[in-house]
Amino acid sequence: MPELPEVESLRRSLEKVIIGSQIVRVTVKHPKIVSSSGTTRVPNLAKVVEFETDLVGQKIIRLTRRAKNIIIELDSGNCLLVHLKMTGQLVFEPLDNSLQKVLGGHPIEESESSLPNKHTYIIWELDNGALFYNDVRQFGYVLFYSSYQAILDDGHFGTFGLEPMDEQFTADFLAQKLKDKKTPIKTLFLAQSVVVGLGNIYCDEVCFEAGILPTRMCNTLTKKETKKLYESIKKIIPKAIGEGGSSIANYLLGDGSRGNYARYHNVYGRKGKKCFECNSVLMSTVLAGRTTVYCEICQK
DNA sequence: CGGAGTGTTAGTCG
DNA sequence: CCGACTAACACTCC
Repeated sequence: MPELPEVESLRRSLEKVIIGSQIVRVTVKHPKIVSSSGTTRVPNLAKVVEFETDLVGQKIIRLTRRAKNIIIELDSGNCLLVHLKMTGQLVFEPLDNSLQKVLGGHPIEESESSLPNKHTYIIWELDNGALFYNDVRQFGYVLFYSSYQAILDDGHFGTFGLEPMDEQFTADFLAQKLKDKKTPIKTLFLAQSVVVGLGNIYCDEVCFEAGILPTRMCNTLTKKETKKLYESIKKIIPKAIGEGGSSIANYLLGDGSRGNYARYHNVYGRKGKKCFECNSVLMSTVLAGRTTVYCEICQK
């Protein structure tokens, strides 16, 4: 899935076109997408009915983000919680050309010309266009909640750490959280439990920027090293958002254009290639089940 | 054609 | 409670 910068980029693009839009009709083509967020999802038809009926007539008033989730807030207070996981995609197609088409998340070629298509699982017909939830691997979900508070009560954000741009996220906070953890630093970042938003790409990029091996055990990191990791997160995340998020060349920006951040990748996807800094061959290993690329010279 | 690999994370197991 | 592993699924690339 898109990581935090890609999700935030999509949120910003969608915000420009669907705030104030009224929902005219909703169609759920795959019950499990709206049934729950678990891995083993039992299609729940009651949820589908709720999803298709309760939304009609409501206006979208706000789009927010928490970690890699997008929350669509409606005028009744009801909320939709969208998680794109690995291959989810949101597309807004306007009724007329006074508005821009918005396409973000996983690239699905068919969605650029044909909507709905075989990967479309939810359609919201709006008074100014249509919004589509598409998902190739169907890991993602869109959940209906009666209120924002209901999302919190459900514990959905319960295990999340701080947003990287939250002012409470400080070098001291990070150091405090890491000092007793007996797990590789990348594994900890991927868990989202201390700071949210870093996925496989940005973990590797942050570690390279900081000069720290992703395999380093958290409890062996010095104060200075922790500070470097912190500064790398604070540098890379906003820069990636500024570049439209898009982490890999064919990730799509909110407006459907290709992202720019990939050009800044130092290690992700570069296993066996030469380090831009020292020219040595980049190594790779597996951490938390994920391919991990690093430079054994530049990172200690 | 077979097998490996893919941007996530919930659930399970030790 | 922690940490490690796997499953959910479709598709692409060797």
